[in-house]
Amino acid sequence: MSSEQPTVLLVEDEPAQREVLAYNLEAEGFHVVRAGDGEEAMVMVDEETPDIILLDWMLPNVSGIEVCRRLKMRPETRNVPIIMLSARSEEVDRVRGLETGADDYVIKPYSVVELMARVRTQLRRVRPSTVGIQLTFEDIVLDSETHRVTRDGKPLKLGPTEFRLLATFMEKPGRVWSREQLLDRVWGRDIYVDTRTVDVHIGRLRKALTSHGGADPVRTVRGAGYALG
Amino acid sequence: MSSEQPTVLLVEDEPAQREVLAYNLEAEGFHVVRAGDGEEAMVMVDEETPDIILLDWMLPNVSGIEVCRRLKMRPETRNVPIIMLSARSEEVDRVRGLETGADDYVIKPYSVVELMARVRTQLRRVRPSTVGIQLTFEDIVLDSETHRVTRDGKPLKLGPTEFRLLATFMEKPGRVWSREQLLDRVWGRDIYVDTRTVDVHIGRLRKALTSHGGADPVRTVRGAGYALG
DNA sequence: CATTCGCGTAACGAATTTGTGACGATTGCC
DNA sequence: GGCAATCGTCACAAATTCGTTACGCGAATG
Repeated sequence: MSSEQPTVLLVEDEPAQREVLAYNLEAEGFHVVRAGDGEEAMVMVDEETPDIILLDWMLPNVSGIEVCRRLKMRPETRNVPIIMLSARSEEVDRVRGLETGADDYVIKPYSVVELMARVRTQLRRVRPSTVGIQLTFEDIVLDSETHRVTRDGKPLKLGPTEFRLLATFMEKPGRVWSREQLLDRVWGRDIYVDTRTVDVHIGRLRKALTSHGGADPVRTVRGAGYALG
Repeated sequence: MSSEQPTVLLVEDEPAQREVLAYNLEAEGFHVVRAGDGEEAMVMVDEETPDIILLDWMLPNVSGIEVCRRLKMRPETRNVPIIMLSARSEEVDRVRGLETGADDYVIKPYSVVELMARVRTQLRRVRPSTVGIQLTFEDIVLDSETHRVTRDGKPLKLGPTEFRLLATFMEKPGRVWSREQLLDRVWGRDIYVDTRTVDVHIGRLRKALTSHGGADPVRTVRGAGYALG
């Protein structure tokens, strides 16, 4: 984590979604500035000079796609990364979103871990020093850019879900995550999955982590959840 | 104040709304204390020392706005965040609500998710930081994030119930908790368990705390309950 | 089109935790 | 010192919680 706090402009008209996202972003150490529509967004860009913008596709007044277009036309805001958010039903065309200049494109519902990873990826493009690429815990190294994990130098084979699970753990080694929290972060927000599914994936993660020997670094906290170390 | 399970005082006269909200708050891991009117609210503030207050605007006896004003005048309750809830028709003036000292203001009908996010935001404002919440009493250290407890540096092995019990004690060292209050807080609201069960778990907690030597820090208050120190 | 891969669920056994009743010890009060 | 109420502790059965395996399904891959 950097000592500086990158500013994220979050443009989303639905208060519920906005607040949830803001909560997660702040938990990740970002400074969050909110905007409820496109007009407000344009004002906040000038007032707050955000490092990155999360932009909902559908917005009152000025649509997200229009905001994006305008910002990418102005020299002073051209280099600010924009990640477009879109509901599945609005999945009209990803191509058009990127054509207007958006740097990335995420379809709801998204996994928080994934979105955070994308935010960091975009930020790294602009402010290389402020965002860490690799997470380390003991002899485990996780590279969020290449999606590779090694233990004691030897590469591990993880499925996508196990990867996100491990990434979540490694963000805060020692912290205990409840099954519900993990479902929220690793799987996605409004997804219906049995909490016991977490157990199975924890098992798979453990198997992968110990496949080349070494102690099991995943700690079970009875009645509470799981943690790394 | 509390760190393991923040206490929310929910002041709402409409039972249906109150219970729905309480259900959601409890699902989020909060401990909920209910009040049906302003008078009751003032009493509960002193008895339960909540970490945050959700306050309906319109209330019998003493109105929400008046409760807010009074609480913000008293030094010992000034820093407790208050979120005002108001029906759309009562949307008289948001300004006046914030003027009386409320920290946030939500208009019904609200999204539960949004309200939860705001509750967390307010709580984070008051809590020192989002990381490493440790409680300390003498040589006992309890970390609610990692769920680890040590005494004199040596790790202790506690069951889930003993952990919650100790966390409750350590939130307010010296405070005497009745068996009923402990059942409420540690076990849960609508649970039918003999009050003597508390005794057994106190015993188990004592055994764990003294397993590596050291004096028993749990004090029995005959006829009243238990306390730490 | 065939195959592989990853995912979610159910199920079963193992391990831990929990609540209760019983009984002895302690306390406060007269 | 007696006596009743309250508390501490023990053992044990019941209930929860967790780890693991097997399996069907759908999507991605070749």
